[in-house]
Amino acid sequence: MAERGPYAKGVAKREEILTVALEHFARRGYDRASVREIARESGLSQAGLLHHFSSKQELFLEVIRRRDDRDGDPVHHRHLHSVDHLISAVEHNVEEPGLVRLFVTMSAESVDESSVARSFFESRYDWLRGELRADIQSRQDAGEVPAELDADDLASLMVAAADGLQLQWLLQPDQVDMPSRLKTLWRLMTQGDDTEHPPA
Amino acid sequence: MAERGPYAKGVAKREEILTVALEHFARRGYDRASVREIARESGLSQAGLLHHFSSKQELFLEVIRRRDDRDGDPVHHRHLHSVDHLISAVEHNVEEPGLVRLFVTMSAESVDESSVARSFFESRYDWLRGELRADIQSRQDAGEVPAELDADDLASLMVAAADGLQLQWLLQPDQVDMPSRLKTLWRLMTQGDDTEHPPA
DNA sequence: GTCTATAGTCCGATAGAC
DNA sequence: GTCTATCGGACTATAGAC
Repeated sequence: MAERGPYAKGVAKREEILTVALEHFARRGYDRASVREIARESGLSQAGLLHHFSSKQELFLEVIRRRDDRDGDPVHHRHLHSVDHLISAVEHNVEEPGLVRLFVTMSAESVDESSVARSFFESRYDWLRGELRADIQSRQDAGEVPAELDADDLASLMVAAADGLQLQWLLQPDQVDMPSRLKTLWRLMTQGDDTEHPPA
Repeated sequence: MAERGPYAKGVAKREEILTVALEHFARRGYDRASVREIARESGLSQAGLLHHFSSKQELFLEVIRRRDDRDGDPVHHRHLHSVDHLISAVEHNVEEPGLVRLFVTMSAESVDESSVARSFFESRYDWLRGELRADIQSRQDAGEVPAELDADDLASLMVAAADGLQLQWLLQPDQVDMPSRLKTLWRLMTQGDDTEHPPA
């Protein structure tokens, strides 16, 4: 169904361009990445590429929206709690250094108010912290997480640690086991109380 | 002593350029920052600036070396433990958004192997994690931090959280209290055991 | 020590042929 | 749908006058 009709070729080319573009934006950031280069590597001229995406900015936003975990495979994620979701996303990221680079690079560029990525990342962090806070609060109600801790603080810290670990991992992959360290943090937050333990 | 002789003017101009350049690199990242703009704002032509720093890269490295916390004011930091040092640095950073932006922007750009900042940040993270790990280990010996936790993990997590909080804070300053959240993390690591508390 | 002028390069976008 | 050609603009760095 998806591949019939006069647009099949155009759709396939679009996909190819997006794949190549992801790599380039990840490796170089928005500004250093060049439409000419992306086009060349996709087997097109620059003008040929801009037939599919009318501007560099549009191409970039398409790349980043597509890979946003908010619309990741629902089969894998829908029924997971958010903290579990975050941890499994980080586990998955170990296999996708290009994607990690894209998010590290572009989130940093988004601190410039005029960055193309600014509003994307602002709303992404709102959403992420919100999801995690709600999950953590329900775990506090369930007694899994100490009630005296602030759920906003914990949510923000989980996101911050995940981001910071990505950076350390990209710089020195052999020295930084992201998922294991993030799990250590989560264990601190649950105070290891997910299993019985006697008072000291 | 420092301001005498034929070089006084040159030295003062250098300082002015470095201050302006810090702002620009912080606001725009390495590539988007323009030597022309930095020169203009320093009251110089582009060529005039390049009399003081022979290339953009040399200017940048000078900026970033100068503001590296490794050679921060020794009077303030020398006798602090490293974890305390990190927390007080983050407290200080709230007053210096430009500096925070510089480090967030440039650390992200450094994941590109060809980045001019690459080796700077690789060695910086080695150093930072090493300092923290040593401090945490000695606190484990002193019973402040549970011995069964991995000091490498904790050190890496403290750095990661500090970095990630900086990013969240830059995007939404009003929603993210960096020092308070980092202290919350440290409290988790000491399991709140630095003061007496009754069993539940 | 600072200037003007310019060389040389790369970029994004558009016009228009096929 | 893809191309070639080109425009207009940014940038770094250098040459050379003052």
